[in-house]
Amino acid sequence: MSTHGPDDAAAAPREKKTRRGAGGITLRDVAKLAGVAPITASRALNTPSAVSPEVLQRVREAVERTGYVPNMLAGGLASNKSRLVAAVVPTIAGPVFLETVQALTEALAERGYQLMLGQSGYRDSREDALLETIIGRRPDGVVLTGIMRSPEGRRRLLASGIPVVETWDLTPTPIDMLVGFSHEKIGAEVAAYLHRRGCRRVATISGDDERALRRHRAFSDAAVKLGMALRGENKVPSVVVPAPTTLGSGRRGVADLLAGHPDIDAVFCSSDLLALGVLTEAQARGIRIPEQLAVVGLGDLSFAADLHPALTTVRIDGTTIGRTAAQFIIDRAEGRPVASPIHDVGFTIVERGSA
Amino acid sequence: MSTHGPDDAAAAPREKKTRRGAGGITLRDVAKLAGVAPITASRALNTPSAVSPEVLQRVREAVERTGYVPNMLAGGLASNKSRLVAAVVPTIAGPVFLETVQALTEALAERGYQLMLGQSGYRDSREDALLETIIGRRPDGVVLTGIMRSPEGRRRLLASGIPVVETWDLTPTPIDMLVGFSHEKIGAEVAAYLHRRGCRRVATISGDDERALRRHRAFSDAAVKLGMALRGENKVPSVVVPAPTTLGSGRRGVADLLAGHPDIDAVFCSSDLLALGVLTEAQARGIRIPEQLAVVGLGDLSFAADLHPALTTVRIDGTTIGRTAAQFIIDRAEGRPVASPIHDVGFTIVERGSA
DNA sequence: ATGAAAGCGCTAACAG
DNA sequence: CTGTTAGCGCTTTCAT
Repeated sequence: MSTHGPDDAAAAPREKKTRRGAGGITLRDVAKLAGVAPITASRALNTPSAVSPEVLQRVREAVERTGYVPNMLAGGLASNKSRLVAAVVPTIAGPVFLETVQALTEALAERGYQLMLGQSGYRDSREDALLETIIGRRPDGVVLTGIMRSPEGRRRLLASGIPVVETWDLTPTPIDMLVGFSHEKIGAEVAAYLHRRGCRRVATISGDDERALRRHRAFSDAAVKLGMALRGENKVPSVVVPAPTTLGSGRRGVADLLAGHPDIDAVFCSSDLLALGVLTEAQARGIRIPEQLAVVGLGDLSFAADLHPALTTVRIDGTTIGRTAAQFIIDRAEGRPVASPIHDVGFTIVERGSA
Repeated sequence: MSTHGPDDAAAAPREKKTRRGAGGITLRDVAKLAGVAPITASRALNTPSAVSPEVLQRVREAVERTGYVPNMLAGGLASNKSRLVAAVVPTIAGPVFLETVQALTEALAERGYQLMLGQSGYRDSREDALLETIIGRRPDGVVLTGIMRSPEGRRRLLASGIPVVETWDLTPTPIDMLVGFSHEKIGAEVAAYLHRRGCRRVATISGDDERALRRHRAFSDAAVKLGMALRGENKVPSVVVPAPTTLGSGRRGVADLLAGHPDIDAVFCSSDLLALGVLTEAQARGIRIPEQLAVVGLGDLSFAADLHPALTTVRIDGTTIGRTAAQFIIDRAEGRPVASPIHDVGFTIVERGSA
């Protein structure tokens, strides 16, 4: 406004340029109603102990009367804390990560944090795009299922400064924090377990995701060392099926296995669903479990214990993973240092009827 | 600043009070680097067609060089569009809603929206608290699995003005939009189906959630009308198990049922997992399916078709529900009217070996 | 096609 | 314990 127009010198100061005014109740309205400054109303809601009981009372009444709901977008922008945590899973369709996601959601909700869910697919391509939209929300933390392999992704995440928890795997060089277990150790221990149970011709059915393949490899190597492979072979028979794994691929997998190697006496499946498929196919063919064929699954899903025969499987404590990840993120978000940011939750071989 | 201090009249204007400065790259930095005003950089990113190709180029380079990631909290606050959609499920642990959540996540991601996940539990109590935190995020839409029963919840949602899609159910009076199917119709049609197959002594195993119980009731009523209940009885035998349902509760459920009513010839289960439990128990007891006992599940989960015998079940197209809900929300968010905001996706009885 | 100003709703910083 | 002021980083409005 470089020149004054001809209008009266005492003209009312040009009225406030009001914008889209979402129309909603704001903290200002509440404060006005309670007869205090907005910041005081803010304190009454966020740090009740910092205001007088009388003011607290008045503000609460005003909130009640107006039905005010704080705008956390605005709050997050101002305070640089979004109270949002992003989780990235390959797919939510496979039941494997559910327990982790559920525990994560609950543990976060208890502390006033919300979960944003992203699916990366089992191929890496979408992960980078997903990362961009996640970082754009300025979450207080990111939980990854599996470790981030793409160097580009690691860089972005690191650069963003957002606390990151990688899960469901172990690496000496996590981006930031880690809650997981060793897939290699699982493979080796299952092989040893089957060996102790007297199995000598073992095989695997494995999803084609990277972690399952690593379990398979470790299993195969250990089995060879224990003399459970065909003489002269340096690996055990195996079928790879596309992730996410299903009962159907388990049935077909064991059928393929049996066609090529009728003499196998044990199968290590990369998921309980696959194992259920093996049990199903065995039942259909009249193969006795575990006498003719021992079966080991992975996941200890809710149905494993109640199957007939009950499924021997590798239990991963997804709940602990989820809760620990939540704790790590919240500690960081609230400025508490995380003592030991690498946590191995281990695993358990749950011995049941099928092996 | 009511009085001027004694400082020099020509004093430098007291330097900007810099705040927590998250330190990140902002649109300003990008704009400066590109030699344009922030708003121009904003336009280059959001409406590329509104700036000259030359400017577009320079801005893109600046983004590239700086690794700038837009702050969507700030954008959302300014534009009143968060590009966030909230989904509320009873629990993510039951595999029933997974397909819907997955489709929803994907359909939203394709259009640049993110999903926030909330678990309400099967009891209503947590739903209200959840609603508050959801509304606080000012999402562009809310997807509810099941219809909102609490009047308080309906009021809040309505008052918030946020587009709402209720799913997995049908009601003539939705809060806003609806994508679902009739649980009553399912109950009635399954009863008719079993009657056609010659069953005359039917029973149910049902989760204790509200929708499952409605299916049970409709099934029972229809069965009575068709003469499939004991003479003089106005309902069919039934066992209610806690939600979420499991294979184990299916096994125990059918055991209970058989103990009280050894003559039943068909069981309608409120989930495929329950049905799998019935199949398992039957196998353990040597009961022939479907000759001695017909079994019908619900959900058509991935394993249903590959079971032995294959499971006859009610298929709900969760993917269509999810995609349609996403479409509804996005249409609303982008100002397009939703032609018919109530969509019945129906269901299919998938006839397989178990009934 | 580009820019200046204003402000979305909230909270950090600094007084009183 | 309460208030004033100045932004958080972006986009709308209005002008050019």
